[in-house]
Amino acid sequence: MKRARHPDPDELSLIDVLGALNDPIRVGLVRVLADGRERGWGELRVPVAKSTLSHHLRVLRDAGITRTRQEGTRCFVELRGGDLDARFPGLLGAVLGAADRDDVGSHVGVVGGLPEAPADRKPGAPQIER
Amino acid sequence: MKRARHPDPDELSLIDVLGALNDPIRVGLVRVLADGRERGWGELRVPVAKSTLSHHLRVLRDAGITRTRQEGTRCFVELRGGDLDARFPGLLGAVLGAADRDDVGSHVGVVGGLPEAPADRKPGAPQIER
DNA sequence: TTCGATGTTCGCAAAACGTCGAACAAGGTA
DNA sequence: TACCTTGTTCGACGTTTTGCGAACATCGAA
Repeated sequence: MKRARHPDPDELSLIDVLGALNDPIRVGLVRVLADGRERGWGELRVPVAKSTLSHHLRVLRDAGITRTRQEGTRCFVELRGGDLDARFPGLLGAVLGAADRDDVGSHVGVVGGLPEAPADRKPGAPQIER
Repeated sequence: MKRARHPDPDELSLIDVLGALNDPIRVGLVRVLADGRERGWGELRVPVAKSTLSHHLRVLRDAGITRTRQEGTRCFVELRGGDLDARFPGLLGAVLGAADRDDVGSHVGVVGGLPEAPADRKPGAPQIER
């Protein structure tokens, strides 16, 4: 596995970002990562083949929406909420809010539902990061 | 010319909206319409064939981003900013702000630059085009 | 009624996209 | 060493999107 390329914050392109978000599965992934926590690849539950999931994660990474870290043979994904918000203020939050309203990508999840979430999260409250 | 279908405000789909905005020309059109003024079809200056422009305007209309009004043989386009903001608060504004930063769709304009803007524009100020 | 202007619709072609399974690469483990 | 696990890459397939020009429909004007 090669180490993937992550675009610099000032390199992010709006069209790339919107293009990456133009897919229910990818929006679902972003929603899962919206709490700011890093997630393991294998932890993600998406109803597609793993090659397809790999593709979607690559699109998100190439657009600068997520960051991928590698550890041994497995890797972890994280939302680049700060970078995104610095370059396109409010965009991610608006999309996450809209995705919540529209329930986009709800078939994407993680093992065990919302693990390690100590129940201090209101269901409807979009949370940009951290 | 048939009268086109406009989706109801509560019918708007986030994926459709993001899909419609995932194109520099369409983002440019939205930017032109962002001031809330209605524009004539023929007033729009876009570097594509008219059949292609018709297509882009249809995508925007079908997504619920614009409204098209017909008057005799010509028609007028308008941004559905209110409807959009009611359903997806902040989304349009964030995209417009990001588009400004990224200068997306700057090759889209209207006849006479920014018409009816009474010469209070400094020559060096960034001008969308034409 | 005939003509011109204005958009829309209809093929058509090229490119991009989402999806899959198979093959592969790399790190852990036995 | 051989083997297993974890993701990525590759090639293929069908669908969608973008773009064009030509043909069409409709309205207003001559």
